[in-house]
Amino acid sequence: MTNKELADLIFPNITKTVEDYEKMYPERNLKEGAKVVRFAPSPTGFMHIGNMMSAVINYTLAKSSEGVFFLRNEDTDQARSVEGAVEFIHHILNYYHISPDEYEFEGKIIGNYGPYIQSERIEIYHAFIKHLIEIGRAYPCFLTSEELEEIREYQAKSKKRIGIYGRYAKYRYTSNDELAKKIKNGEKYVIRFRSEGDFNKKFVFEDLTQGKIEFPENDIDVPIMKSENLLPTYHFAHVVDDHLMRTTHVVRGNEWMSSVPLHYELFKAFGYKMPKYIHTSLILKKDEETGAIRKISKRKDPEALMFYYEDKGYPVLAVIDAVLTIANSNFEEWRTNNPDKPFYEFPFSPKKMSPSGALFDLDKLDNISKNYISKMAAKDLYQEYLDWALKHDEHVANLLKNYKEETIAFLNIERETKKPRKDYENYSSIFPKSWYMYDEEWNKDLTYEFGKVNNKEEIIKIMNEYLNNYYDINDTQEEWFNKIKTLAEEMGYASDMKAYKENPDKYKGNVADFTTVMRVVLTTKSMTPNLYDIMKILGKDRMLKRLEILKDNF
RNA sequence: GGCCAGUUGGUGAAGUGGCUUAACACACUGCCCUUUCACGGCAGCAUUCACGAGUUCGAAUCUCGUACUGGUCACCA
Repeated sequence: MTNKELADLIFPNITKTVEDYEKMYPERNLKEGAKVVRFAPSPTGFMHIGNMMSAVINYTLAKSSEGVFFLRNEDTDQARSVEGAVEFIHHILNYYHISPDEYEFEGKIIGNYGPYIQSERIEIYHAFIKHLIEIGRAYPCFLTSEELEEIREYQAKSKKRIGIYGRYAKYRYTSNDELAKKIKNGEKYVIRFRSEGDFNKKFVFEDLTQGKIEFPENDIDVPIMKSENLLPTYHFAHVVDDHLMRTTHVVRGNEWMSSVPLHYELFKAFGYKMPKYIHTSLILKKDEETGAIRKISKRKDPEALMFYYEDKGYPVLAVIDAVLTIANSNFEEWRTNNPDKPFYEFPFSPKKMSPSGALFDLDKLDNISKNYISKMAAKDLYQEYLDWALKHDEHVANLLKNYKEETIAFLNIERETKKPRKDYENYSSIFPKSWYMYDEEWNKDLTYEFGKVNNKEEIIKIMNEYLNNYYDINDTQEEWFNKIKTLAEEMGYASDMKAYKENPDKYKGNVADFTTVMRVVLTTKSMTPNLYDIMKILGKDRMLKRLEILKDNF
């Protein structure tokens, strides 16, 4: 029996050839240097920070070269597929405004190189496998999982290399007639690639991130089609899809590095040019309990999954900047020099990626985010904050709607200056630092953070005196502060810090202690933005009301 | 165990043979400014680049060895 006959026996209904597909998906007509990249997650889990990094890098590469960024759904492992994972990927890409140019979703195919879902490409893979069988580079293998296990055990025990190669690849030496007989008997099989590599020979491969690497050639007859669902394995799908979709640059995790010899041989078997590879390093994490450095874990580290950043309310662009900072450390410098440019204009350089894994640093994200939020106009911040609250905190959303102008005024305190305040790292951290601006929030158990002056009579006396005889909402900040100093002095507090420091025993306290009293009565907190502005937003009546609340709660 | 890679402060890192008594950013600490906080200013934070040997007038930078860390060795991607 010829190879051709064997191929027809296995794939009787496949009529299209490799050449047919070659014509259906011609070279893309793009300008010189344009990069065709893809984000190709498998929906076996929810999108995590590592995926995000890959997506952002891909997007940047495509945009900056006027290329194409497409999304491919690698769903060949249907047993492990997770409900909602695909939807979440689309959601995240939209949410972060890094949408692909070509994709397939909810029955719609956008782009000429689809289908973009691997399970829908099964006929294409079969045509390519059929071709390999015809030219003698693939064969059905009937090794059972027990036999496989036996081989592995034997190899491990006798310290041989593990895998199906050489004489362990039993069915590569079986005649086509016998193979055909087994197939007709209905025996289960996988299709294996017939490797021609020599483990003792080396080849040099250039990775754009890791540089030149020398590998032994692949000599393992790896499965390219699974027995159960007849779908290809990752390795085979990668070669077929990225060739047909005309991918120029493959961005993928470092865990694929050691498969390069295999992919190299697979591409060669078809006579195709290999795409360029950017193997990105893993995102690591220091385990808080053990102190050990390990791969970031979806289980232990909430920040591993992309839900986290949305729930916490980190600004979209802050997250992207943080991701790019990990990817390319010179991004930060570029960002300081180009504060207003879109992130994808950054000249991303695979070479500058660290070859070893980077620890994901939430402190750094917080810092980037604080800077970012501090530069937003108050009304824009209000809008983003509201949008976040609408989805994540109904109570806060209602307050924001009812106190729109006040909230904007509060958020604007010390904002429109050259060096604005950096209070908030995300939207969820605003409310715990601003709840006291909303009267409704004063109906709960209160903890007043009084400091040095914490005597009830004294506090009430200060407040009464100040609110009734001194406060005027129309005062400038300077007038406001002068009045406070006058009253402080009158009541036995030093208005001049130097005088106080020289002779502290002469006074009940200083003007800082004095304003702290007012601050705490009005906000319960000892640390707030500028008191003058807060008072102006509250107005005299509400301040008096808070004094009454204090009396009941002290 | 085989193969591949990595190892510069608490973190991300710059650095590709002399300009490095190791940049920058984050975090942290102290002081100053100051109505608190924040901002800002100043100062501190690796006498040294995992370790050992070698090449060299000279090494974080090149070579070799050792140790450690990570990846991979599935009909998972």
